[in-house]
Amino acid sequence: MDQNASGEDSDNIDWDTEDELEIQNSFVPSSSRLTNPDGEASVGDGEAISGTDLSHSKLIPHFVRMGFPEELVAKAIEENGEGNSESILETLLTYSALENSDLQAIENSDLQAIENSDLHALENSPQQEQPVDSDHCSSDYYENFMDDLSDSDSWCEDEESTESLSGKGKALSFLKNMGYTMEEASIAMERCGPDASVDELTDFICAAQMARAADPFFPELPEQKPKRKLLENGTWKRKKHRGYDNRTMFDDGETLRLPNPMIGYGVPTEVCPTPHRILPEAAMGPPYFYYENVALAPKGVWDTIKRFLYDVEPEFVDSKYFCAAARKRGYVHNLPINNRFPLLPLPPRTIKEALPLTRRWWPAWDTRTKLNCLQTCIGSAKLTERLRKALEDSIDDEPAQHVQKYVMDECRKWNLVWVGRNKLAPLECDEVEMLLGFPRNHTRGGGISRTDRYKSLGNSFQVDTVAYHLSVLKDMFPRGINMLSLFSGIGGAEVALHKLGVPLNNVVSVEKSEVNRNIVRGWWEQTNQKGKLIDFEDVTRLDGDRLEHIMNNIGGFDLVIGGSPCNNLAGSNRHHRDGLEGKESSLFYDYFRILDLVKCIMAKPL
DNA sequence: AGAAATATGAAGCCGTCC
DNA sequence: GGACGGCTTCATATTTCT
Repeated sequence: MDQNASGEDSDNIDWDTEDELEIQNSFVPSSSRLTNPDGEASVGDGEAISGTDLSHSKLIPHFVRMGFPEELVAKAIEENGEGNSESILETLLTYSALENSDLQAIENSDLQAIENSDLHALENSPQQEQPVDSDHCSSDYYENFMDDLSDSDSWCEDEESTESLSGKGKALSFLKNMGYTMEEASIAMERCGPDASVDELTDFICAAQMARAADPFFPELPEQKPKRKLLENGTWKRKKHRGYDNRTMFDDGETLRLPNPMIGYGVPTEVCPTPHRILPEAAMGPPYFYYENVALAPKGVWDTIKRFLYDVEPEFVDSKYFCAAARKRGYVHNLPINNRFPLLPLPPRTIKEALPLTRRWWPAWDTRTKLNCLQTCIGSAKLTERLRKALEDSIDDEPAQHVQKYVMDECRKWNLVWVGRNKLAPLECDEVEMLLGFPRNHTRGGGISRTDRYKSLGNSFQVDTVAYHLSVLKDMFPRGINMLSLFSGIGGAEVALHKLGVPLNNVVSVEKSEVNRNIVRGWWEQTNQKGKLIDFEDVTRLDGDRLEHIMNNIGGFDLVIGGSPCNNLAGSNRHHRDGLEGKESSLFYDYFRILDLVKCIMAKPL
């Protein structure tokens, strides 16, 4: 597969040999969802329907399922003929663009209310009159319950915004009245702490119920380090390498294995078999979701993540197949995996191509072609000074073996590059930006310190890798998407979609760090985004009421994306590698909670 | 006070060898 | 199979500097 970096415009990329429009079984476009309640959504990988295969009788329902009115579809078919579904689609999109201008005006006024942190304005909007359906989703249950318990709180970080249950007995009583067992309630309180709100407690119980439903052996709300014991059990040990498989593999049907090579369902630069997978029914959207975290997490972590995220196999990919730096990550998503395409031009994939100025000083005995994972900290000046002295002490041109070994160990550990004779240095911020696929100076200025730039970048997506996975959205959502971006960081998902040419209609971004929010906001304005960016600080305070308010106003989410904190999973953490129950990494459960809420809300009949 | 600099291993994978 | 060694890892705590 020859991917020359000749094309500048991603619109022109065509990975298909046939030039026919391939229409995935797609979700109902968000903007038309409100007017088309019975649009059945399904995610069918490899189930692309070729335009030429559609008979006339199938054409109409096909486009109707995409959210277009039947009359318009019939008219468009009449104008373009049955054989050219691409022209039909274009005609339909033109019609819809004209029709939607009024709706957009209404949506924008409500979005302004959200941005102004004014819930009351939202509550008075007509969309709020929709009846709340009470199905069997426990999330809905507690949302309705909350309506009776507390007033709607404001969007900002208000100390009193979330009901806090003071007395333990009071909380237990509440939860018992909600239908939970005393055991569930007390475990949740122990786990969530004495100051936990009803939201947090019910979220935790809901998550635990989901996990137990999926796995009868799910431990009863594990203690601090539940998996360590399992590791000592021989049955958890891994078998010998079984050779390459493009899917994640299991050992004894228990522990997830990492693929070797780590290319997931395929990468643009490697020849790999045509991927195929069948998603569990519970994973099918809407919305599409995309979750990311470090691949090399403590044992058992990915099994738990998989169980919560509807039993979808994680896709493990190393970004070294996309750029000059390694980044081993796991992605759990329900996106189609056929007909992906990469951002062009393809980034340089060797150190010397990415950093050509280092080529002159690079000794032959440093055989690295790829950098290791870009992390949040850089090597110190003291270290590079020690290395320089060790190198200069060498009498010959070529340093002694033990010196080479010492230097190379430090180079690999700290991602040092050659910037002069015997001179090694850590990467500059803008070099990290480039390697990760961000625009130059993306994290520069606006009051951010150099230390924080490294930290924010080290915690980010590799844009090209994520864009490759998200590229399938481009044809499905030509009019753009509504996105819920959790743990947005410096906006890796937003940048990836923008580079792909997927219009961002409404982006709800949740990010704790103020400097990161400022970076995304700045990027949003500099790139002249036409849509709305709504940002929030605390993911734990994003509850069902708030989500429903937003979704009613923007028409639901097409994509829920996010990589939850890896602090307690990453191997670099020498102090608190506590696993998924760690202080920061347990926010994964909020990703699941919110995704599940969005699924529930979108599944409601309107 | 905030930014910058610095020191601080272990978990767990993989390949090799016997 | 298992012992062994090589290798990699979205970081934290503390001290020093400005």
